[in-house]
Amino acid sequence: MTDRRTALLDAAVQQIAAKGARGMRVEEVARAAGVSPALIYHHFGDRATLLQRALEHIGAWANVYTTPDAGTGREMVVQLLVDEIQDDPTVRTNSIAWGELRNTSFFDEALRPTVKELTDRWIDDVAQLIAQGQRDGTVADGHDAAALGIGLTGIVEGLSGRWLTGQMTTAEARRHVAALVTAVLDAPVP
Amino acid sequence: MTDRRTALLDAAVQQIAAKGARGMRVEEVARAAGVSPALIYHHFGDRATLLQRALEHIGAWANVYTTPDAGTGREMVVQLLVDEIQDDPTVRTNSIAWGELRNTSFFDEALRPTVKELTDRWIDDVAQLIAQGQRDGTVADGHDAAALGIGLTGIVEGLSGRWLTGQMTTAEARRHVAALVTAVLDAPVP
DNA sequence: TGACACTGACTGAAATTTCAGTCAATAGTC
DNA sequence: GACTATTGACTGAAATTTCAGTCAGTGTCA
Repeated sequence: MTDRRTALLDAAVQQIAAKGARGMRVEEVARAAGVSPALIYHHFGDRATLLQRALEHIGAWANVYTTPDAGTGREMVVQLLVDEIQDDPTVRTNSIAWGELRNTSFFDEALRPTVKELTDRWIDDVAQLIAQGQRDGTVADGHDAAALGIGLTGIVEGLSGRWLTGQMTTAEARRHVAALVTAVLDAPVP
Repeated sequence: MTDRRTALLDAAVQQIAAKGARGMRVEEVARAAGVSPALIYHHFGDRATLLQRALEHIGAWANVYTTPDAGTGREMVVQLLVDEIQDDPTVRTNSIAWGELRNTSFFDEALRPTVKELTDRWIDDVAQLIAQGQRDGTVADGHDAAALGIGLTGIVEGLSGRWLTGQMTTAEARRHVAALVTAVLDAPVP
């Protein structure tokens, strides 16, 4: 991928985070990247493709906030999930853009496969760490790692929404996520 | 508020649920209400105001699916939360509209008070039921009812997003919510 | 010289917004 | 209890704005 294309995608993500996926204007993206609108058509063909690529571009960034590679499985799960919520502007921007794209896919079925793929990857990361926790004895064996992956990431998405709407501070949101994740992991196996 | 205005707002909410806030077209709203587009301008001045009023109007629809009034506190909490996810078209419509409202408030601060007020009401309903559960002995005393209200409703919002994007079926979503809520309620108190 | 990145000027369609004017109901006046 | 004045709901048609998308052409570099 050329520099230009990446710059355009960065600009698109910024616009999405600022105005929403539907609010993204190709002219605005072009202006933000300092190029002409026509260039976007040259590179991406149409607006829908730009949107799609921007979504995938978020995926390329997502979940790399932390590379937890030390500690028990449980510690890494908690850290990975809690770190989805941070004051860092990049994390915030991506989080908004991601929420927006997820939401837009309520109405635009074309986006769903990509949303699903990225979600599944995240769920899988979490499930892997849970399995690791089960191996190192920090997560109870009886738990269904896959189901927990779905549930715990869902929790983060829910709380993340509260955070982004200003209903809770970063610290509060992180605390709630940590508490809920811990509670679920510590709950008696079904 | 006159009948007409209410009818227009109802039509707008329906459109929002069907096409998203950005996808709401004043001509469509007018058509759905059986009036001319110009009437909308007569009543609301411009599209932005209509949108604003319609989003505020969503509150008039929300959270009236179930009035659990029988059973233990715990049973009622679980039922209230699980019933946010149902195949019933009204429930689905409301859920989408609510998601739109929340999401739109990422970008429009003016909506945040409305979002917060409605969320707080819901959280409070849940907290009340948890407190009741603590009185009737079905929820451990050590839990912080207010914090649990925030957490459990957050869980539902997160899973609800997965459901609305078609990432899981109604049955799966309900099962996940039930499992997570139960797990959190059954977890050892902090 | 050929392929590619890139631009400015433009188009067409869709959507919002304006506006002049109709109609029915209500209130005030003699 | 007819008569006008006033108001608010409402419409049809047209003006305006907003955008995605196109195209012919320029620069550049290998």
